[in-house]
Amino acid sequence: MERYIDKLQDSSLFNEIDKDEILRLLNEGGKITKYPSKDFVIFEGDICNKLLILCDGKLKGTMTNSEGKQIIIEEFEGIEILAPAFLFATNNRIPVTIETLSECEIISIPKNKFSLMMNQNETLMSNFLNDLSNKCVLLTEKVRDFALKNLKERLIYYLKNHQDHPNQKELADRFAVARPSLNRVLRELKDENIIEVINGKIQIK
Amino acid sequence: MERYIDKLQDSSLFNEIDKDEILRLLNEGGKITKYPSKDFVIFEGDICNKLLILCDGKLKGTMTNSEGKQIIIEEFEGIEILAPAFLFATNNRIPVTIETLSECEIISIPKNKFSLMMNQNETLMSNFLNDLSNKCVLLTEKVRDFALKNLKERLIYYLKNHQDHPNQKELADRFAVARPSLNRVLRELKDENIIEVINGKIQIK
DNA sequence: GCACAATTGTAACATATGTTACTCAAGATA
DNA sequence: TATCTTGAGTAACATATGTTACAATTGTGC
Repeated sequence: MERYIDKLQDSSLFNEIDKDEILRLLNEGGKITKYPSKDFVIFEGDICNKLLILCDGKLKGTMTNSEGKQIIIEEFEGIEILAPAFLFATNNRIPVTIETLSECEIISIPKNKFSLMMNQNETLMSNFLNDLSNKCVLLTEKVRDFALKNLKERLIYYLKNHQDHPNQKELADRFAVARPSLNRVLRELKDENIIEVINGKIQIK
Repeated sequence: MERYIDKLQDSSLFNEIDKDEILRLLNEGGKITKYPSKDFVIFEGDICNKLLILCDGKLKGTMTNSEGKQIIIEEFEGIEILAPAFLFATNNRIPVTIETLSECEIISIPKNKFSLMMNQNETLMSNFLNDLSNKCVLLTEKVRDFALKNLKERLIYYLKNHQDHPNQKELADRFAVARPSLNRVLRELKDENIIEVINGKIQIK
């Protein structure tokens, strides 16, 4: 874990905590695991009894319904807590599947150990509270997007905030729409001169 | 505030805390305010710097887009924390409007005072963490509902979990659809013999 | 350069939901 | 009782998105 100490100290969870203290806390109960690419870290329905901290690699979180329709609900990269919401919830079944997009290293800390850590370190507690709150804000915005915006509006908003984007199939999954539907809206935006597509890369004007 | 002490002790936030301790904590920084019916407690865009605890009455939280399309995102009744997510978030603008449906009494506690309270009382902290986590779980389910289910599925799920329901206009707002659309789906469910409507009350079979 | 796979573009038609406008029934009120 | 208001039911048409199938383009390995 020493290897990631610089990145950890920069992260929102360990922000403002001494390196020595971070290592002391992590060595008390943390364990690091390596996952290959295209592997599953969490399956929808798993019980959440560990805090998971992504140290390296890239992950995506998806939800799927019975007919196979899918939404990519989040992507993780850099130091991030995976599913912070479910550790301390009354119903701690995780409703999301988390899957590696590259080789990943993940620290896991049992719930009770992490509770002790937070009791020992006020900053850690307040950082975790901040992370969890931010997740809530993000989810509230997502509900607003899906409930009140159409695909074109969601797409424009996304493109304004993301220089880089995945291919159209993956992009469609983020919006939980069919690929041809996404493509049609892209065409409309091109016709309306709101975007231009150069070498497959979508640029908003 | 003494008046609500029994209800407060039963609530998820003050659960397992002595009555004396609850009163001591609240008297340190809490203030109770009475709101008339049909009044606004929070406007979308307000900065959140106080914890608000509903003691009595009924509230609804809504979000609206620029064209006036609206979603009722939550209803509050009994002892509940309003918008726990925004107090400790980095972006603490509340994206929801909260409006009284009846006369209400609400305790407000400034953010810094509430932080102190949580530092003084571990149970309070852990209860708050639990509340916040539960809110996250709820929001995740809402995203799933809007992204992956159609109106008929959302409606059936809702009716299974709610004996009582508001009128069709309000119901439509919960699902962020137009009233005639809701009515059409209700008719389909009647035709499919999945529900029956007796004196305006919808019963699922 | 060729064969193959993956991505993108697109058309035709199907379904879900929105919009508007009207009718009808039930209660409230003068 | 007559009128008014509110909620519910509904029809006709508009729009957004889904489904399927295929063609065009680009990337990749040999």
